[in-house]
Amino acid sequence: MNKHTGFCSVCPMRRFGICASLVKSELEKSHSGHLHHFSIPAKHHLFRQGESNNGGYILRKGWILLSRMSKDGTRQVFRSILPGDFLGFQPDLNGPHIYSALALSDSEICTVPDLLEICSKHPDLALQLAWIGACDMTLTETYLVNIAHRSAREKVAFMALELFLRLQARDLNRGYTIQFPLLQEDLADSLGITTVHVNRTLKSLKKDGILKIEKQELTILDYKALYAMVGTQLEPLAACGISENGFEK
Amino acid sequence: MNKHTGFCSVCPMRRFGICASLVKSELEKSHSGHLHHFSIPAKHHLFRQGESNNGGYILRKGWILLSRMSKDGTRQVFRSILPGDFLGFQPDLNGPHIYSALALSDSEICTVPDLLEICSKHPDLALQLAWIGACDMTLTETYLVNIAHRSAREKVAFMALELFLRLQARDLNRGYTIQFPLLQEDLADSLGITTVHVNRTLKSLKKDGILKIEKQELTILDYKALYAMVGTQLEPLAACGISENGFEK
DNA sequence: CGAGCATTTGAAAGCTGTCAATTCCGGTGG
DNA sequence: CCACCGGAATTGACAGCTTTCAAATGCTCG
Repeated sequence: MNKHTGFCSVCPMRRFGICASLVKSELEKSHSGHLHHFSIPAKHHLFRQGESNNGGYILRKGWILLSRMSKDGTRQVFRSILPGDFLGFQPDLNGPHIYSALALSDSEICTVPDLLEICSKHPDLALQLAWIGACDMTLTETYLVNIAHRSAREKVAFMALELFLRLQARDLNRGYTIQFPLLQEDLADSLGITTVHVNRTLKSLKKDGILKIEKQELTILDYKALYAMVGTQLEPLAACGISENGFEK
Repeated sequence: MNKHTGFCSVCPMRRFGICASLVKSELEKSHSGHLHHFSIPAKHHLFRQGESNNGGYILRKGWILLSRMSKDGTRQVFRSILPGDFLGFQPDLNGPHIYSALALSDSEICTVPDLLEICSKHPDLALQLAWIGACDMTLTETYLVNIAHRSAREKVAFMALELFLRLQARDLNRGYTIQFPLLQEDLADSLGITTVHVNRTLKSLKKDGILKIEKQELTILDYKALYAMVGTQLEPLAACGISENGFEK
């Protein structure tokens, strides 16, 4: 890990997520004007399931996958961490991590030390933490709903739209295209289908002109059709800042 | 809804979950010594998706299912609320409910008014709220992991063990038996499989002497075998007070 | 006893997984 | 610049789990 320092004031993510609250609070002043941050290269773990917990993190740049390993060696991805997202809060703050965090692309990460101490000094942050938790919860519930009872085609479509909208909310899209560092295997482990079937499904969605994934980029070819397929599932996330804006349905 | 009042001091759930914190705080005194509570009969909704939010609730007695409706009419259950559990916190506290809460059996519910106001007066509660959220999150993630990539047999086994352990942690079991008001249809909508297949799976699990569901009761016939099948998946929940205690593996 | 809901059962179709083998592609070394 | 290499993406054939569609049976309550 390459440690260095920088200032929140120039962070492109300062307007989003918990950063906005942190910056507004006294935290900056009490911590020399910025959070410490460091970077990790693609394919490296921020932490692994079982390692001791070191407090909270904010992703400044990059893409991180949260996953658990099953006893049988199966990996289950349950959330993507995108720039501006917070991670690291769990029931037992002093216990080991209950999941792994893997960087898919070169990432920059800010550290939020002493979560409990900060919350006691800044009560607003505890509520902010609860709010972030509620948003993450809503997202995870939405995944549950869409993975439990839908076809492979709908699962893939859902995940594509969800990630697109989350990135769009942070101005990290380029029209209908987003950077997409996930392998087909990552999609498979996220959606609970096999790599082979992900491949077939993507081929079908591309043939039908819905979306395509090429060279680490995902492009939505027919937003209207995609939204018609899985869009309403994402409406509960509107309160979390995830919703379409500026694009016709 | 049959409104009446009662005292937290005699509530069987006062030792569990958020109640413990509420009771410890000044809340009781500032609200005439108790939370208001009321009861709703089985098969009635505490609230429905879309209705306006009225703050938080604690289930004192009964069983509540949280679910969302898909556009195509499919119901997706994503969590069971058991006695002592808190519900009602969501990203947009003033917006409409983003899911429905249905009582499966006659239930008693305590109201927690003015969530934000209470948190501002009792900062500990905000953190408690965040902690509860983290526990619910871990549970939902565990569901995601177990529903995405496992066979119907494992899904049913997982849900049975999860509910058993949660009830056991509250002393609501009778040996290896728990009250179980879920219909096979509720199991189906929770696990993302069809009612027909739930039925076949239950038949198989009973034939193999693992577990059985009869007359609104679930009995674990071979705890060791059940735990071997899905037990390790539940380990992350230990920090939330959900783990085996007093039973041999 | 009848009605309505819930559970059970059977047969056939369909989606998804499994197992291999092949092709594609980016990075490396000669 | 080209051959080589290893990871990732594709493709095919077939088995298997789960769904679908009906129909029958069981159960509870008025």
